[in-house]
Amino acid sequence: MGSEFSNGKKAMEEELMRGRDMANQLLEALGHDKLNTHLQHEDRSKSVLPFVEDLVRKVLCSFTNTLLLLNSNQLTPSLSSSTNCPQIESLLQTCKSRKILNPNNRRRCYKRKSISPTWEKDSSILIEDGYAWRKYGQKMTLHAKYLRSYYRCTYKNDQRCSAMKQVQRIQDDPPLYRTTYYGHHTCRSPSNPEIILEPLSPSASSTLLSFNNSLHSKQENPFPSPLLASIKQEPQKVIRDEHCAQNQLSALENLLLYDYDVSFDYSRNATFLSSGEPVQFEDVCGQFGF
DNA sequence: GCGATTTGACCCGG
DNA sequence: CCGGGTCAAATCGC
Repeated sequence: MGSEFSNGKKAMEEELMRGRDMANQLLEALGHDKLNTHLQHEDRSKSVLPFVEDLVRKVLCSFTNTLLLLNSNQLTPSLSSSTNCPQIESLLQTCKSRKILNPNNRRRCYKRKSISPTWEKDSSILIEDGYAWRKYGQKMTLHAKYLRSYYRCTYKNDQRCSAMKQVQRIQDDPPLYRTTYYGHHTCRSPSNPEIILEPLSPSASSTLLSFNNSLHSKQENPFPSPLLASIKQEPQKVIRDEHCAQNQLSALENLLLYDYDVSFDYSRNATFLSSGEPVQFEDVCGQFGF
């Protein structure tokens, strides 16, 4: 559990570091380019370079702010005790009050999914779909007689697979289960490497569902799986996708969605929208030696 | 011991 | 404010 989180955090951190390094390289390249442009064109007022340079600095700042938040558990002691930056302290305080930073607090903020169901299926039999699911909760809903179970892909953290499903028993006799899928598998199971979802060509999609935002209800399972993997409990179905990457978020996007939105103005202030506290670019970047 | 499940608490969108 | 969705400590089972 904890290691899953730290694995995911590590991956996000690496992704952010990579992005930051690339932004740094871009900034450096811009520096050379600016010099050349300055020598070649006297009229710099028409140049877009200042704007681009500013943009790159903002991208850098965004990466830095996010890294700062990501690493706040380690940074908190030193920052809170010795930082000269009231904005950072305020930011960290906001994080603490929202139970984001303190590892002793039980809760972290999370982004609630807002995507539409990918598809839905009613079934009275147990069908394996070959994917590994991890149950992460169950709930009694208001107008249902039975529990609703919540599953996510076992490889959610390892491979950033965003597939999820809900299974709701809707009838007792004969037993009937409704399975609703959200998102799409991008994982490659170690035991079943062949079942990775491939984007399908239009010609191959005649028997497939079209995955737009509309709900496809009560579809017969068009993809009987050759695999009967060791998946427990609820009935399983198979999904395929014409737009596998459609609902996937990069690590950075996931991170940005996670809790903080960052906006900038042209006076090089970064504002964490959820806290409303302005943060000076230099103050934050200074923490990372920029 | 480790991974999966259970379960009550917490969070957030409507 | 309510109810559905998610988290994470406790527990289970191999």
